[in-house]
Amino acid sequence: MIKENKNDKSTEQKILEAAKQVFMEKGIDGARMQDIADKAGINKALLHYYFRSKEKLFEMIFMEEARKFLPKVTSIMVSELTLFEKVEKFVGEYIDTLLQNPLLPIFILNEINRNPKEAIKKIFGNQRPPIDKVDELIAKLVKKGEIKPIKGYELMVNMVSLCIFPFLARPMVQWVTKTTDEEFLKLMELRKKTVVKFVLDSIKK
Amino acid sequence: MIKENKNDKSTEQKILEAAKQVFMEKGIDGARMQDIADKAGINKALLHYYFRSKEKLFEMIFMEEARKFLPKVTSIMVSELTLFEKVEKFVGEYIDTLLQNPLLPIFILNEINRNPKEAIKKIFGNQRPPIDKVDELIAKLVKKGEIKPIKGYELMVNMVSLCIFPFLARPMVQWVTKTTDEEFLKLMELRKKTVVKFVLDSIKK
DNA sequence: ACGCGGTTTAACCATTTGGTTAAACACAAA
DNA sequence: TTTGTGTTTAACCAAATGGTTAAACCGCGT
Repeated sequence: MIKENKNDKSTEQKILEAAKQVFMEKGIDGARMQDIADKAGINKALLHYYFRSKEKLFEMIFMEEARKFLPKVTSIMVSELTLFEKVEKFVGEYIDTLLQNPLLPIFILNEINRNPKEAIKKIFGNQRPPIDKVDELIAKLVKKGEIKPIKGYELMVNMVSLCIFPFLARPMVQWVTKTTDEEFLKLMELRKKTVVKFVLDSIKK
Repeated sequence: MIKENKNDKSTEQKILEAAKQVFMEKGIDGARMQDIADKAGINKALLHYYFRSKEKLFEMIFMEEARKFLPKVTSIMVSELTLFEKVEKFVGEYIDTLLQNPLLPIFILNEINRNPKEAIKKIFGNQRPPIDKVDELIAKLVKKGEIKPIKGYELMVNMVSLCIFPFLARPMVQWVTKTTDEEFLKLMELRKKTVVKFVLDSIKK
């Protein structure tokens, strides 16, 4: 039988959590297996007993995090909501995700930079986001005179940019705005509304 | 006397260029001194003859690049232009800078993440961008009924986000939009206009 | 009591890597 | 010619690091 655990968390779980932290903070090249073992409260031998190599361990973590990075774009964009509602839902859910995973963006973008082909495959599978659908949706609303024309991909890129960037540049943003960690998070909380407003004000006619 | 050069570029220059490339692509942890020496067309001994350590070399490169990262925000924002002109100039010049230094954002953000205090000092000196001035400027225009209210820092963050993010996520953007390198650069060229429009449409009344 | 899988200890290994050193060389200026 | 600086060659070093191994330990279920 599998020895479930004498402690609260299983060892595997402790390792994964430690690895996630270390990889997110230092990147794969800066991370040390010893640090991960320490943070997990075990030793290097056991660490390798669970995950044969650094690469494999990183792989696991990346797979786990990759899914979070791509929000339910597709499901939201293909839903029956109006465009305005979609923007609101998209931004809200995305910033919520980032509030719970502040280091996710730099982690993912670094891996995309290091290993674009593989990383992108892991994030998207082989399904490109449905920008055509977005284009169609926009076209309709333009015809109805409700919004100004804008390319679908551009609307998407802009939304994502506005959501993610502050987290990427967090230390800079905090320095410029003289905010504490707590205040920064509050700002991002507010930002859920202001970004939606910013985007909608921009495209509304 | 200093032996100026038998070749076209001085050895120091060749090293700096090689180091820049390697550090930008691999990050400080992923970079190998040997790679830098190879790319510069010299050997490791000479590399260390010029720059005592990896840290020192990285320092040099970072200093050089840090200045580019912060566009002439201050000078533009304090200038006599109208807000609209400022936005246009800011975005235009920033994207131009990025077109010539596509890896600059990920390079700088990684260092900010690794070493926030020092990195920020090197980028900003001790001068925070004049967001107060921006707030004042906005307040005036709001009173005149020309624009909707928005916090100065938020306008700035939004502009910077929209400019930088596509370069950070370049492989993703290219995959989603099915564009070649050349086409991507053209998109960014166009983006100079569309971002300005996006921002101005958002704040104009 | 036994056996087995998780776990520790601790030594060990091979490789990579940043960095050093010393000798020889090339070449231009003095 | 001499001298000094830039440059190469090539060996070398020490530390860090990913990874392995073997022995012993511990606790649980049978």
